[in-house]
Amino acid sequence: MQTIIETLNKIFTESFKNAGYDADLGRVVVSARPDLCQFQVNGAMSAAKLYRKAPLMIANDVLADIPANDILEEVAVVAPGFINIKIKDAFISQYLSEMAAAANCGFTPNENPKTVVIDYGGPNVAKPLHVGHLRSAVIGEALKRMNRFAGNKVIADAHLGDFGLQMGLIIHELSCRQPTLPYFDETYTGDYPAEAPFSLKDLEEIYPFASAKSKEDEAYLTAARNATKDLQSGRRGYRALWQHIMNVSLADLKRNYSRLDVDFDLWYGESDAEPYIPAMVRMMKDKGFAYESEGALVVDVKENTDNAPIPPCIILKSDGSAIYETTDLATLVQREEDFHPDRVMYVVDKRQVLHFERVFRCAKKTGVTRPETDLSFIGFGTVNGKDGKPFKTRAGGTMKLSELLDTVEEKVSIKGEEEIPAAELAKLKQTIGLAAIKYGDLMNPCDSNYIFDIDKFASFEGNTGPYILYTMVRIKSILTKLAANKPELFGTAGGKFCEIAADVLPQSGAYIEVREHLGTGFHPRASSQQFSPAFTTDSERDLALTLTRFSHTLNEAVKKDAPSILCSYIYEIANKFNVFYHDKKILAEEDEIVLRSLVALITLTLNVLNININLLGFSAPEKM
RNA sequence: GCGCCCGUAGCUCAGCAGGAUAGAGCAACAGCCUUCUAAGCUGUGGGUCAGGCGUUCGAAUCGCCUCGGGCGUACCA
Repeated sequence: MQTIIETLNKIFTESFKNAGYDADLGRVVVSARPDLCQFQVNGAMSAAKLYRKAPLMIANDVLADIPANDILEEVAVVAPGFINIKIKDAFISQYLSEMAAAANCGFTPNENPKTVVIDYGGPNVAKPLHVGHLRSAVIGEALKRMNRFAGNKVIADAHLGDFGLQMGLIIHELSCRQPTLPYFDETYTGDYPAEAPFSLKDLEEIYPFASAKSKEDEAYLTAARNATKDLQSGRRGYRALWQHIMNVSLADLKRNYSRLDVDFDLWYGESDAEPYIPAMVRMMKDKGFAYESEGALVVDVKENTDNAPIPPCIILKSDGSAIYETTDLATLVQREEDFHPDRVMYVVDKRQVLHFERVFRCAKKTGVTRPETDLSFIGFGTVNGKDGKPFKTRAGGTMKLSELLDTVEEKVSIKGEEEIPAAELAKLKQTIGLAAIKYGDLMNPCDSNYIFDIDKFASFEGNTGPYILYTMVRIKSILTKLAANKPELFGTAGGKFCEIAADVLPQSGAYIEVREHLGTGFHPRASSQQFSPAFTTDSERDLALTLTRFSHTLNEAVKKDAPSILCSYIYEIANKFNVFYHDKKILAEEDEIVLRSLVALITLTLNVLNININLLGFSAPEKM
């Protein structure tokens, strides 16, 4: 379905062109002054400069060239050169009817689907997920769903950190604690035990310990580096130990991600890129890109336009082992081979920008990645505590993601909690808590830092995930009551409106009926007919108009990789619905035709909200 | 040192391919529940958009400078 903005754009760019001005100047935007108009065009003022003509004259020229249509209610030229647009209620309601009848509320998927790999999550094996992993998971998941909805072929890859120094640290620390284990005996040739010599709890304690120790004990660090190298070069006992670490850790990671309703198509890690490293390194050497510098094998990635020195990309460390540049590059080799992607998106902490800049340049320069492949760095900001510093527990440690989820769920209180069965209540709290966390994260533009304030999340007032859910529950509640009292309103679907299938919307034509009912034989296609009111209140029109922006807004959000755009949008919808809700008692409506139109409107509202929260990665309960 | 980012209401943040009266939420104050869930709605107060200079008919938005804060800067990820 063509969006209203697209329709208006067509009209105004044509008019600008016909009046002798650049068509682009006719671009229509949503009004910044809803008190004056619904849409506006600002191009006449920019045109003034280009054509050395008064903006008002230009605007009037354009107006004269607008063909007759049944869309525009009022077009006004206002000083210094704004073109203010109001569209006909009939057009809005016609559009809503089509939206309701169409699949996906009228959103048209990409005609030329792209293959997109999204690299997000990035958990390190053997380290519990903490708040820092929250953003990558939550943002990446939303981008995955948005891209998929937009019609792209999306491959989500967790890209586990499973092959770097952290593994060497753990292995070395284990060798200090339990030196007699067969894994450390190089002469051992038998089978290794099937049971891991440690528990998840042990692992979670070992890594921070080893990491801290390596920072003050140089010999220890060297030993860990050697262990990393030995692991990478395939030392048998280390590989066996590594496999244990993976098994124990991965199960826990999967549990955590599933709790966040985040899932990946691939659970690949750095280690999966390992087979691609030797050939890649050879290629880089053969083509003359890689050379030795300070003992390491590097590729220069400087460019003339750089206004700061940029260090070379390290392909192999001086001890010959792989570093994260190596595995990221080799992973690109792998992805090219497996998927031939049009785009690879990295949802990573923005502090890693330089690393990825080097990797991207190196990949392009050496031909690991095709020139036309879009390598995107989607850097996100830090999650800070109330003090503005990176989020910590009260004790000063990092807070585990699972603890954080527990805390938020605990703080959710539900009305009439006592009456709800325990299992149901737990699920409800999980649903609401997850919405609070995800919305609280996604409402911020990805690249900005934000303050994670648990108390604020607990209050659930104002612009929050629970507010959106609450609005949806309100709608469901009205529909439930109507379904019980007046099942005939729901046609063949009976009371099952919540299933949100296209055939559940028999009201798609309801607005037209309303106009015919209230007006004087108005026909939506006949521009000559007198305008008649289709909306019972201004707040209803306002809500309706906001709903028509769905496709346009979603396109923007996908184009800009910005889930926050969807958050602002659904907040606006929810807010406008709530205003309307207070304005108009829907259940009290006696005129059945008007009632049908209201049912159509709120059902559409619910559907649009539902699609959006699903894209954002959370869901709404039936009651709360 | 060099580079990148940030500085907007008491607090947390939007807005930044220049556009009309700079918006939300929280906090404060005043209202709205015998009627669809008050996790809601309405209203009030609160701002030299860090400061300066410049470009422009028009600057929170673009450029330059100053101040203040954060981050990054070859063998961690």
